[in-house]
Amino acid sequence: MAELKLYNSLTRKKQVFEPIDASHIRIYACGPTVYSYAHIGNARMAVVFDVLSRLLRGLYPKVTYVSNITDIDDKIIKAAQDSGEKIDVITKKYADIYNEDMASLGVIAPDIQPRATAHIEGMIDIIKVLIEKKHAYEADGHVLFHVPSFAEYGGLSGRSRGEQIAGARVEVASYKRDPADFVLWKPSKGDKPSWNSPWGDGRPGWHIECSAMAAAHLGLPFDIHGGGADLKFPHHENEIAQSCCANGDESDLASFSKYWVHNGFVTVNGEKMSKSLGNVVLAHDLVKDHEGETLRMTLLAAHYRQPLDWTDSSIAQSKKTLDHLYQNLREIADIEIDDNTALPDSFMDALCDDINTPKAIAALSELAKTAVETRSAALKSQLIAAANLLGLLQHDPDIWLGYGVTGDDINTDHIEDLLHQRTDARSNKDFARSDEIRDELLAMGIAIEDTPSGAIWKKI
RNA sequence: GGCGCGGUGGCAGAGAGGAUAUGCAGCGGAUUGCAACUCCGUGUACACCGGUUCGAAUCCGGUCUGUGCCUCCA
Repeated sequence: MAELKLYNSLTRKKQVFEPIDASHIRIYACGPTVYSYAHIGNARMAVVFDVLSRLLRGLYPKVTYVSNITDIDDKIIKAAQDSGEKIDVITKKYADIYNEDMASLGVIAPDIQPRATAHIEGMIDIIKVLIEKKHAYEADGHVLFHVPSFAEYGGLSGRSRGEQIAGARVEVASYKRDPADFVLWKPSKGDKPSWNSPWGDGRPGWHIECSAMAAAHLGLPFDIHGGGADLKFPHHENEIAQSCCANGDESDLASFSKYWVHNGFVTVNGEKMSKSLGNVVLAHDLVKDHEGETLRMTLLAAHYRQPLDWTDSSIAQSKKTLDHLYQNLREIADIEIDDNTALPDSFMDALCDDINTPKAIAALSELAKTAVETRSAALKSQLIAAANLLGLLQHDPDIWLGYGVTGDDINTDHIEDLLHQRTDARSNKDFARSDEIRDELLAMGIAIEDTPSGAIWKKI
């Protein structure tokens, strides 16, 4: 079995993955806050951790992958106020759309997708423990985590307390004992959603949500915690603080999650996606215009820790690469495969080397080429098995490439008729007519290929 | 200011002391009536300057440059 190595953000080193319990791997990844459509950055996270969980399933007997939905948050409250819709309507709508869009990208739903609002009690319990242990205090209706109470604070992001304060650009609320203290619980006034708590009606801070959901579904410590690189600070740092102080070992940052995996950012045409630049690319829009598999390929074409620049040409290039793989597959369509084939070493070695998907895709290309060359059932089986793990090549090659497709806008009889006319023209060496028909078909979006067994057509 | 991550051939993008990455595009060829599809062949690539080494894109130091985070953020 290939040895899995992961870059652990906590130790800042690539390490051999040594599970806490090899009979059951437990992984958590921070999911979206559902106040709007997911953008391509959310999609990258979903696809990256989907691949990681698929890989883990290939290596270990049991994997539990938890990825949450944050359904209570200031941004959601604002979205509700702006739109006039109820909060639970908004969160259900966008959570559903998120799951549909991710499914389009070939993302297998997490084993458990907890909602923050269903874990308020768990959050309150953690906060109680933190107060008992003097890691948190109540002030002005808020409960705050007291950062100086946790000596190891900053270990994930590599920031000392002084550095954080020096860099802080937000006004410090007067009720904070220390500028770095962060909110665990805050009062909810008026029509804002609230829950009963020992500190009055209120709602949880963002960071406590993930601590509670991860603990509830995975137990502590668990193997891998993931998310986007920007979550490292403060979100993940604060999760560690809460969880280690409440239920873990205060002197061991790994007593919450042993490994931390962070995916890099997506930029759009070289710029950071932001609302102010108006360049936010939504997964929901992309899946309307492109095959989900093409988008998935584009997201996997760069190593997950590297920045990924999203452009039209990067999508087009992925489409071409996939087309070629499908062409290869089409040529060996008649070969029966063995569904129980072991994954090829070149491919697994790449994936096990810190999820090196570009290298794994290169292995896929080479495998496809060799499979066509040798017409080997074993190699084709390996190719399919490898592609399945990445969630690629899931379509019928003929359909993907448009051969003989039917549809409302395609008049098959008319096409076949023109094709016969062209064949006749060609046999009479009337190439002018032959080319005329080809152009006519092309104008209809139909391309012709002449094969030894006659002309065939495909939709382009 | 602090903490990070990069700078690889036309483009995308791996590699991390000594091999051909891979894909797309381009060019040449095979095939074709011509194409398309496919196949074969084809690349002065490693920001710059020093250093270490028998040997550096890969290690060390410096310079330039891009970019992210610093309590909204995947």
